[in-house]
Amino acid sequence: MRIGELASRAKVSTRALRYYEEQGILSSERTPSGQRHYPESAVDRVRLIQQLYAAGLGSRMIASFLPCIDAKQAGPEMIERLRAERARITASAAELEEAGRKLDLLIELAAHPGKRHCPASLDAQSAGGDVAPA
Amino acid sequence: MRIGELASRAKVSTRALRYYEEQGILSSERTPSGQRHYPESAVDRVRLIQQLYAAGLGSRMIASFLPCIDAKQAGPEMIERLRAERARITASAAELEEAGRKLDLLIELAAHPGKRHCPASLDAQSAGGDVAPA
DNA sequence: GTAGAACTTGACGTTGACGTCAGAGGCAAA
DNA sequence: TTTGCCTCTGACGTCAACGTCAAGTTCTAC
Repeated sequence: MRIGELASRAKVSTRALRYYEEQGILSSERTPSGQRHYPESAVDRVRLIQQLYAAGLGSRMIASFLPCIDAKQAGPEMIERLRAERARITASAAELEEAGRKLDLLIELAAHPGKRHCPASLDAQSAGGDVAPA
Repeated sequence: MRIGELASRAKVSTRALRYYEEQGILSSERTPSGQRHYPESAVDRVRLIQQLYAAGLGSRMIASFLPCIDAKQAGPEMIERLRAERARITASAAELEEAGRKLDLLIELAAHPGKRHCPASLDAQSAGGDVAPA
């Protein structure tokens, strides 16, 4: 398929697809006239790329990971980087969860004013064990 | 406390603190000579701000939410925006989880080559119900 | 064969959360 | 009073993932 179809099927802009190619994370065949052609699998590939971006990975990191993903193998140094990113994602997910809980609490408080059944605070720490209010 | 102490205690740069003030999400008292002074509570406030940033909220959004957080109340329109952000965070967390699982799978495959006990694929969709390989 | 949609490369613009540098002033200790 | 660190206000720099023109080429449908 050509770039326009891939863009609409993967729900990204054509600009993004060309950018991915620039960054070396998406390849394409070229017709004699220079137009890009993609196989069906490119749709999933683009979605994977989008997901990695959403997980906070940058183009360089993605570019270094994709070959391993395709080959399903990686050297020990690469594995360490994978583990590091995985840890970052885990931490990031925990932060998201907590921010989400705080918003939930606020929504609860704001949507049902007067009902004081939630004694938790909205601010304060997240990993603080220091409890000494007096 | 002055800006330097707050910065080190909240683990952000002084530049960030001044930026927060510019954006109207962190206030300070001023000494006659113009230096900023913060109460103890500013540390938690800054951490809350950091957490909201980490959750993908921008300065404007945070600026609009903080008064509600302080007052523990919000109008119906604001509650809608809170719910919307909460939904965004939930979706974002799900994406993170899935990206994390994919990395886990790759790490597993790469760290223990030859052991083919995980038949799942690394690419492919996340919410696709279309199953028609023929 | 021709209009018009889709494609090409190239290059500058955008946005957000700061980093960084410059020049000037403030403050506590010696 | 001088030393040295802290703070102040601008103001420009940065980086990433694209957006957005511009000007030209190619494909498709009639």
